Amino acid sequence: MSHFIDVILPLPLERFFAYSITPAEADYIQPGMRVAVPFGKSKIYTGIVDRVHQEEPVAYEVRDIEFIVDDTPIVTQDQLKLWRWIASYYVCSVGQVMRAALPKSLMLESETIVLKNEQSNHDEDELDDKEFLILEALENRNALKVQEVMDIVDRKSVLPLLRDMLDKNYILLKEEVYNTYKPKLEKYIYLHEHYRDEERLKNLLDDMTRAHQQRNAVMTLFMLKTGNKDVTKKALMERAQVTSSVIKALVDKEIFIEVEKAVDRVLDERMDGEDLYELNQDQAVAMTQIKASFEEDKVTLLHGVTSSGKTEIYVRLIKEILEKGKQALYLLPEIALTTQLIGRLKFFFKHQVLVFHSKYSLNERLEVWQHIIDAKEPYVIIGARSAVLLPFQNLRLIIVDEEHETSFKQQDPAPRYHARDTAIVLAKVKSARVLLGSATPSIESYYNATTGKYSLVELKRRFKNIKMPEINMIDLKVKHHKKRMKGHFSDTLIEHMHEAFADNKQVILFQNRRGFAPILECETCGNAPQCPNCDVSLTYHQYKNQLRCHYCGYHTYIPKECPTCSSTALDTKGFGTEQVEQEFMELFPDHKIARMDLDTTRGKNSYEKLIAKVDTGAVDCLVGTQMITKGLDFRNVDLVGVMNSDSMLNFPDFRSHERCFQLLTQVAGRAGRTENRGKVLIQTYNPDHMILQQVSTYDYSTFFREQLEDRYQFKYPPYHRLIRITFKHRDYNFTQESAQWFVNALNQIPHGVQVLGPEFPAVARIRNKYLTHVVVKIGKQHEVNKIKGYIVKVRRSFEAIKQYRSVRCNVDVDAY
DNA sequence: AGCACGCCGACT
DNA sequence: GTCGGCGTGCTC
Repeated sequence: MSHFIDVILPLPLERFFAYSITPAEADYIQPGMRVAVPFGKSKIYTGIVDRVHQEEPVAYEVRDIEFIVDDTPIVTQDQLKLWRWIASYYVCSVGQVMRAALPKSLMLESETIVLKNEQSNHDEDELDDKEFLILEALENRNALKVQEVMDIVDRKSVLPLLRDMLDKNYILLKEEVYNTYKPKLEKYIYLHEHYRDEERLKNLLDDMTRAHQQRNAVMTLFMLKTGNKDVTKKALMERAQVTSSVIKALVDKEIFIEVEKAVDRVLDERMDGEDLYELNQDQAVAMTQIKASFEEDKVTLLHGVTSSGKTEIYVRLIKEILEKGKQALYLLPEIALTTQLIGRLKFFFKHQVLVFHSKYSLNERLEVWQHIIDAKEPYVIIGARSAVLLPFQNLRLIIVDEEHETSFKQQDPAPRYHARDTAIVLAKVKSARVLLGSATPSIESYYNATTGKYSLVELKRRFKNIKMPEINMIDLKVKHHKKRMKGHFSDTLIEHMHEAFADNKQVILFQNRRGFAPILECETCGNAPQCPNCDVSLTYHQYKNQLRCHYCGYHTYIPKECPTCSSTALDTKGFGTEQVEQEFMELFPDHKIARMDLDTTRGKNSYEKLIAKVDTGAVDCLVGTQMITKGLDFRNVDLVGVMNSDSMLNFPDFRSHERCFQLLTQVAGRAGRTENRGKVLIQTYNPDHMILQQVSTYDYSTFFREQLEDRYQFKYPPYHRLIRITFKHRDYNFTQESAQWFVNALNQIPHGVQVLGPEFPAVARIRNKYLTHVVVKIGKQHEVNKIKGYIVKVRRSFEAIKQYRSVRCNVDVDAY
């Protein structure tokens, strides 16, 4: 009897791929293991075994697998179940989910290696230039990568050339699969056995009268060793204040022994901790309610105002899970994964904290994966969106903090999944509980809580009964009219900032736009430099003296004169964080400011460094984009200034009001986190705008009611589901035309749902590709799965049309 | 997706 | 002529 396996490959193809295996392999292989398989003409891919079976495929010749990678599954059955759910709900292939779920270092891919054919006895004369160059290079180095060959001959396509040389027996080609994982090694120093004897050690030290440094090193090692802990070379050098050459000399003299050991990258930071403090009355009540809701097996939404002590509750819940020896998952938006919060959790849970973070190296992520699947200890896993895809064992609790955050929804590439919604499905698979937390719940979640689908728990007061910050509007129309503005600062804001500084307090300024100004405009002809690749104006970055495109990263230097009319009267329109920073320095020359936005937080630790600057009081003021709204907990901030709230209100998007409310409430929450009541000043041209009124009175329920009405009226979530289909192509008309074909095809199926578009988005061209959107609105009366089925069907026929092959077509379910 | 193969226009 | 661009077919 022949045996076969179905393999999931990291490709956007709906089909699975079958390979043949030997009976011995069939005994050994389990679903969830990795196998290396040949694919296409030359490639070797890593795939995950989905199924072991004996159904021989008839339509094609089955190939053998290359080798089995693992001895136990690295993907759990529950994960495969979740992958399948994601693939079907978000309309993508399981392979795409696999690609998002597995750390890159688990997915080995082959690389073609060029080797010299020793058997070849060619004549120098028969070689052409390129062949000569390659063979010459192979004389010096045994093997070449394809990329290196490309560099040598300075050509892009070298594979035909290499194949030709292979035919002539000049070279050999080999597909090599690399295991990129390298354990982190640390050097440890031990005293040679010979000197473990006290007498001999004493003699040794007596003999070392001339080698002070070495003597010092031996003594220090002896001292450090008293704790019976292994001593690293690094620690020894540091403590003894000696260089590595001193240690090396001792190793050479066989007094020291140096041993290299693999150390754990992710579990080595143990911290000392204290016990939790008592929950206050409100928190205790909330805690009881949450537990009661968990008993009912319901998703629970914790709506707690900023600084109400939600984290304390999370910590309690996690603690209970860990004590039972189970796993807990704590999901956060990427941006809130700061050392501030992680430090706090490590303080409570020590080595039981595992952090899964995109800024961590591939190897670190792989180690987290291994720890979770081995489950030798109970762990709490902290991570952003993709952490929901980890190989949990006995997971009992999922906390989704800042539940409303849009970054939980993956935009591109597929799978375009929402981590909150996926977490709820994961919890169902695992019989775990889900707690959603936010000071500003999303309309969807709050709606679910009011309809009884979720249960609702509220924390209406701040921790220690500190008052919510007082929020006031500053009418920029009036201030401009009365000439009370200095740059983008109103006199009221300046005054309050002076007061705060006089009080030794810090100030946060919020401007949701980076760079200096979004537009550079010629005053004479009105021309503004555009990105050559995208349909947007270039943003003026004064700090780097550049014009930059925020969509494709294009940058150029700032023109001295207008490229169209040569006028030198160039002016900026609008303003960003850089300009606020500069104006601050002019207005408050005696105070220091730091800027936090995408541009200043690129480096690995730059974010942490900035936070430390504020924490230690090295700066008096922090200006930033929405980055400053999450997860920051500064004790000494009394005043928050919103430079301009209008751009957020005028966004053409059904979620813009919701987002504005959330953003402003969250920044406001940064003010006055200790005794003093904080103050928030919002500068705006529309002080009477409903959203601003609702923000300033902390009136979530009115905000919710009004938004819900709008959503109902205009057929948006939570009443209607949105599926957005995006078409991408380098030709403007063709993009629209192909999308129109799709709409027509969709409308030929009787389904009764609303199909809108195709319509070009606000930025219709990005990286030289035009985009157009088709939106399908699905009401409660329709069967979503059926409609999705139609969309998949239409897409399949769309992709079968040769003409449309070059058009990218993406489906985004529950689009944001 | 990623790659090979084949056809075509643009150049050392 | 040769190189690279791009359309098309295919992957167990």
